[in-house]
Amino acid sequence: MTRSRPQEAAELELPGLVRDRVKEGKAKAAATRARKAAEAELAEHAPVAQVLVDLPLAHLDRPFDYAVPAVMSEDAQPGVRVKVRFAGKDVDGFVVTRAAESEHSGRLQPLRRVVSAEAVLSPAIAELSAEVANRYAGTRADVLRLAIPPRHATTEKAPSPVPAPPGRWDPAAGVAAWAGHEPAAAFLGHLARGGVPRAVWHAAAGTDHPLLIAHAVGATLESGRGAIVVAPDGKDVARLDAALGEVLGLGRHVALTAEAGPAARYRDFLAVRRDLVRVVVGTRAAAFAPVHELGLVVVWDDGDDLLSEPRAPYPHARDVLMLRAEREGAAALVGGFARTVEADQLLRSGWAHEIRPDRDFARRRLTVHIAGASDFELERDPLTRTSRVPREAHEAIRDALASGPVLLQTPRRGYAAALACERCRTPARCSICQGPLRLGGSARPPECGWCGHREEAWACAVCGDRGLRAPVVGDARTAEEMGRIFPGVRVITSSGRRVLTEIPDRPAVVVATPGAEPVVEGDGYAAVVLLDTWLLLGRPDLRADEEALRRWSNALALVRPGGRGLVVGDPALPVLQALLRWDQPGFASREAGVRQEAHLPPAAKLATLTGEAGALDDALTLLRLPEAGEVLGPVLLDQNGGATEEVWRAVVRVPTMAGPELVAALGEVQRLRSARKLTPVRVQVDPPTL
DNA sequence: TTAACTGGAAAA
DNA sequence: TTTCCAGTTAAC
Repeated sequence: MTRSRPQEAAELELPGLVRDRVKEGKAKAAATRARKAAEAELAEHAPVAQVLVDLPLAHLDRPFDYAVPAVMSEDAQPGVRVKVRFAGKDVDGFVVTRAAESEHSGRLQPLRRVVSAEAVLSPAIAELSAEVANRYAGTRADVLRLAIPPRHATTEKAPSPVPAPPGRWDPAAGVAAWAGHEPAAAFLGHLARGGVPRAVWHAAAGTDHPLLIAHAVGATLESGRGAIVVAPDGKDVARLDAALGEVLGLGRHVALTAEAGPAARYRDFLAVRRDLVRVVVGTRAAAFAPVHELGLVVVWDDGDDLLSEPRAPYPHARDVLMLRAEREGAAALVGGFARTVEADQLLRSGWAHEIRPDRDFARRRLTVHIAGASDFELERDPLTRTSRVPREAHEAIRDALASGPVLLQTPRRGYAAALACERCRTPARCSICQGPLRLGGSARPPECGWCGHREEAWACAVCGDRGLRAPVVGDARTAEEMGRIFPGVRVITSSGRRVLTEIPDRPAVVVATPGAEPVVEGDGYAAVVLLDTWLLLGRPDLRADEEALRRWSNALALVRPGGRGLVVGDPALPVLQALLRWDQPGFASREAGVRQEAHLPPAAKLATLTGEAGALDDALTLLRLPEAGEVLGPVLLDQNGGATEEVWRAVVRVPTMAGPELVAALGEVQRLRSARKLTPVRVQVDPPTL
């Protein structure tokens, strides 16, 4: 865009306001003319840009050709953000390729503007976006929105930091950190030599996993390649961040989290894209980081549902990383104290090898006892009448307090107690509206939490018993109880909004809800106690047991080497047995068998379709379901506060072999519906829960 | 937003 | 059969 100098000089001679007005008008006209002229003259080389346009329409999910004006030719390189005219509107897009000619028969619109010459979309991520979109029956535009953070112009213009000089990684320290886990030394060696090993890793309790992961990354850097580490939440990422700083030296990695804010997020993204750093640690979005020379992908605690993206097309970070490992020829490490059936599947199929602690090592790290809280003992132990902590647990806590902090994990927080039948533990429901019953004030009958009805003569609908119990006591009550029982001992709570990350290594009782357990500075807890284990079980969820085991394992893993674990629950339960033997892999493999019989993932491919009744029905009619496929439902979803339209959900299921076929058919439905402008239906492939 | 396309009605 | 028009559709 150029304006001639003599013209400007002439305008300067006109008086004040008038001059400005005239200048403005003339400038506008001149600008338009200049733009037209500039657009008319096309780039000499490759005058066609293929652009991925950011549209919400599934049937337009492909590159469109635009003419490249000569003045933009230099900047309009593959990967840059552009503005283009599409159906009369200015929309954003990314240039994916430049070409000499177009397949399109009509006249090409010119690019409106190159937003910035920064090639934010790397070729690898451009290809990945197509694969992820395919796998989840979604669109590339949606995937790119997850993969590329919004632009922050000031950050982009700021000078780049100077890259850190290459450090050296100490293989001996790496092997020492991984001691007890086999065959970790071979895995590290393979990484350092540029190999692409793939492993599913079960960590021993008390393992400082951030340190071990940092060493795996160190080994990868040693081979000249980069790495991505993804963990469920900011707390995990902070620990990994610190460990990476220690092992790799400063300035060799970045931490990508949503908490950091848009400027920091874009700055770190650019540092990665510009190849100033090759190591990224972060939450689920980091799985898309455009790391150059990707050599290793790591996902920690892949059973945490935070790793599955809540925005379309709902990809799971583990799956994105495994796809990348395959596409980009990188090594992979799927680690945790627990194990998912998906990780088990990676082993079963031979895609990955196993790394696990040897038996003696695991046993020396942690001894678990199950405190008999069978119904019989609960009744006999007088302490349990007023508390849920059996005598055996009190003794264990007292002993452990002599040498360090003790962690009590208790499900859910607060006082608010829904009631259940004392005998069979069926939740107590209001006889009028089926709402949950709560304790009314002192000496009053229980009340309904929804309609307030006072239940004068409640009797259990299942067993007829008239006794009520408060199953959810919560952390506040537990903390209070601990204060009473152990006077003079510091009681710390961590839950809900007040989550502690770290506590000092001094005797204290720490009461925390699952996922909110603070880490101990130094070695770990002297003992970890899991209360009310039965509360996490028996939920009507597909993954209830798996999820409970994961949460317990993560808490028990915080013991110091040689520490004690105490589990209050029914010792006959297989989940608790798995904890006792620290055999989460065995549990996952058994669970996989159960899933196989029940035709559930990973033995089957599942997808859900959600939407209003009519649209959902219509979508199911359009769906060309593969042979042997079935539709379950649709069922009405409960709507909390539902002023809006009813929402229904159907589940479609096919044998795993027909998975790709199903996903293709779902994609087809989405394209068809978008082309016909029908009400959208949400499609979720491999939903994390049902 | 808008050019191109569709199909149906009127004119011949 | 041709022409005209209005509503629809695709979209570079």
